[in-house]
Amino acid sequence: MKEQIAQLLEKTVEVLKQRGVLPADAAPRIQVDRTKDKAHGDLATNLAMMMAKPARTNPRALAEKIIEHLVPSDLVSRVEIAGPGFINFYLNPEWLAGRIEAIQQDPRCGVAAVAAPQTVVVDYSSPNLAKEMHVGHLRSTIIGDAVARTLEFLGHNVIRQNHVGDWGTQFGMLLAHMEELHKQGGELRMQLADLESFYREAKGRFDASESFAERSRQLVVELQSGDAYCLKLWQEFLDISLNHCHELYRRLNVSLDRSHVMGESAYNDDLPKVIDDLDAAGLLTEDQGAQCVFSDEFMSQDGSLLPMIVQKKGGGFLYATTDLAAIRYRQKVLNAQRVLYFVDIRQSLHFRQLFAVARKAGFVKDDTQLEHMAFGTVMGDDGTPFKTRSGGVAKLADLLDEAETRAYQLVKEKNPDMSDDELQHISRVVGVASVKYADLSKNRSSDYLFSFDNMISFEGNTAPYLLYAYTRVASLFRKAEISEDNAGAKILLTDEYETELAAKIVQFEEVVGRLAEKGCPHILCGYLYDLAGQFSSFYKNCPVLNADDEQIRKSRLALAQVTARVLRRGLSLLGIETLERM
RNA sequence: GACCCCGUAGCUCAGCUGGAUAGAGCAACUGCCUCCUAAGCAGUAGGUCACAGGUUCGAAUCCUGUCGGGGUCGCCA
Repeated sequence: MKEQIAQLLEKTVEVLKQRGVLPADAAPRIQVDRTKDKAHGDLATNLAMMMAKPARTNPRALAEKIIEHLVPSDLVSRVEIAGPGFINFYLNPEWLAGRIEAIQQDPRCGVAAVAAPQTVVVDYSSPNLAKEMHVGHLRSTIIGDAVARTLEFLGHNVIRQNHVGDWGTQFGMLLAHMEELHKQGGELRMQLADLESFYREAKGRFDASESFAERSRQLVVELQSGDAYCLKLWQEFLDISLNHCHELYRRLNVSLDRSHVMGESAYNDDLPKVIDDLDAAGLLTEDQGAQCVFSDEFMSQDGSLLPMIVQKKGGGFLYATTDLAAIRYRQKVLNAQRVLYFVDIRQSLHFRQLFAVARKAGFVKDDTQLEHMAFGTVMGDDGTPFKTRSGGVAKLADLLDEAETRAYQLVKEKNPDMSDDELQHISRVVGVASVKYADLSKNRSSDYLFSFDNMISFEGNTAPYLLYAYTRVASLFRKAEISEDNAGAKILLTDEYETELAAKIVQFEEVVGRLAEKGCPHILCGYLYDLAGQFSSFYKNCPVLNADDEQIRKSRLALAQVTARVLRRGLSLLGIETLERM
């Protein structure tokens, strides 16, 4: 609706230009906002205030001219001038009712597919396979997944890339440890069931034994030179580690599968070529034996330049080299028009350099969008990065276990007679949803405080509140003994609760669009919370099944149905399942 | 030292491209279950938007400076 009103205003601006009210070269950035206060209508524009000066008049006088020449539309029922020169629009309830009727028939909940689909590469999750996934991987994994799902829903060609850490010196000690265990005839799969302790043991051996450390370094060299024995050990390790990851993805309802894995090692053969091409482009400078790219964009005030090191003095490559190879692959092979990196904010300098160098080297086209979708750190109560009670790194799997246990206790408290199977199912969904939603609902770029108490409190802007709102609709339909599909009806907006709910439903499209543009799922979370709140008010104040009038009963049932569908669709874009009862 | 980010109610967080009286939830206090799930609804109270200037008809939002917190900065990723 913002969009439609902006279009009306645009046409009006043209008319006013022809009439000489506005200067012919005026090209105002038309802004339409939702009002905070109902007294100011539903939508407002500041156009008259912006253009008063160029039009050599005062805002209110210009506002009158704008209204006078406003192209008629059935979208608005009333237009008013208010305050210093705002133009307030009141939505036409009949138009609103018509929109809801349309959305009712629309499996996409009123969200049109984009006119110009893009090929979007989404780089997310990207765990280090040497270790087990921990709390630090949570944000990239679920925020990236929500954005990928949303872009896909909008009709973009989404290519997921799980840029796993499957290469590097640490694999030397892991392979050496595997080798020792093999020789001892140990059951390797069992040992690797707990990757975290396997890594600790290997590290322990590395630090304690010089001969083990020597063997580790040797294995790295052999691995890099493509030794068959080393490669076999390495692949065995990766396979087990990847299985761990995908078990977690399944549990988290994350849409990544093995086909999305494109690890660091995949670019190995391309790394020397990257250096050659940087050299050919005249970007390479040798400094203290290392190959660097300098650029005046990364100069501090004292004139010193920040290098991006792409090759170590020993000839080895770095993550910068791999990232350059990856960015080129995404452009040349995947034909990306937009590349999104869901990576910790602490790497923002790295990405600024990476993007700048990639452009200079011609690895990406000028109009390819490169965006570092940075996120902040998950913090504990003490204001430092989140740790377990014992001070160790919190494994993702343990975190989910605890969330599910807490959810189980609460659900059981509320439903003492429920079967254990159902309790298990509900607490599993609620537990995972709570952890995910707590993260998704916070602004991506800032740090946030991890608190089980807050996320499973079942109050406020939490997953349980949204899931509960959804189950209330499901319950209505059970009581009404009709399936949700049969709710098609004429929509009658007879009071403010119905109107408010309808107005909120209609905003879904715009919200999904903003999420896709900014890569910020918290925008959708905030919307769904508002929607659920609006529904709860409606539910409390407007009898649905007990409505006096049959037409109103049908209309309200339909409103409830559309609300539920938007909730379910919205949650599914966030990668969160819904429940029929809880 | 340089660069980047942050500072909003006691706590956790929103606040869009500058817009009208800065919003939610928790905690505190009031009401509401003969009524479709009270995991709910309705309400009260709580603010010098770190501070000081500036731009603007209008600033939490943009600019400059100060203070406070965090992060990053040539061979880890």
